[in-house]
Amino acid sequence: MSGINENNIDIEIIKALADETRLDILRLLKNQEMNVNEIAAHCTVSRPTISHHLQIMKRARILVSRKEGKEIFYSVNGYVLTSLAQSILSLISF
Amino acid sequence: MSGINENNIDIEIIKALADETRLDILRLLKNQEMNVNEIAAHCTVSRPTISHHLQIMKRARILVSRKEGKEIFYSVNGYVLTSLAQSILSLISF
DNA sequence: AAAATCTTTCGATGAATTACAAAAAAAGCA
DNA sequence: TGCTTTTTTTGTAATTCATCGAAAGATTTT
Repeated sequence: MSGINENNIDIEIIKALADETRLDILRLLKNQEMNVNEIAAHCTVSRPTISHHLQIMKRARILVSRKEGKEIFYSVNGYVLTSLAQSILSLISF
Repeated sequence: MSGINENNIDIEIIKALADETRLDILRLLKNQEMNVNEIAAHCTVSRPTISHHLQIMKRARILVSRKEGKEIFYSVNGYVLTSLAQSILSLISF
């Protein structure tokens, strides 16, 4: 049983996307990495709340982080989103 | 501003997918339409709960329904899922 | 009209989620 | 060593969500 039609939808990844604030963050990170402060400057919610959302997306592997001195830069893991898109398409009959 | 890169992710659709029971229902409906009773026979949750989940997915336009006598048959709207997959890919930088 | 069948709505409850302020942790700089 | 900056963790309040049994709505059959 390989290849076609596995439907491995990872519910943790979908749940991590099912929040407006987290989608906003993803849109911010589309073309550039940012740290929590930069992200918070563009959002309406508090810095701790942003940090919380970042952890959720990191745990779901939607984001990856890179530490540079005292700063932590976040960026999008395109592979995970590509796989998710595939899984969603696999819900449709051929 | 057309075509490329609109990122119209509809959060209602994502939220409608972010539940294990609803994903189970979608997998059941992949190749055949079913009514609530048939779906409930394959799930562990109660009929009213199934009905509730069906309404959520119908409101999000993931499902469509067809009434035949006293029965209502549900099936997957592939177009909505295809659009969602596109939107998810649009979160990735080119 | 009444009964039977299929389905949804109502009302309640427990669990999960989001959000903030305040405190704590981690790392570099004076 | 203290001081500042960046970030996360904690504690708490408010909201949202999934679930069930019971009741109600809708349609066909008798």
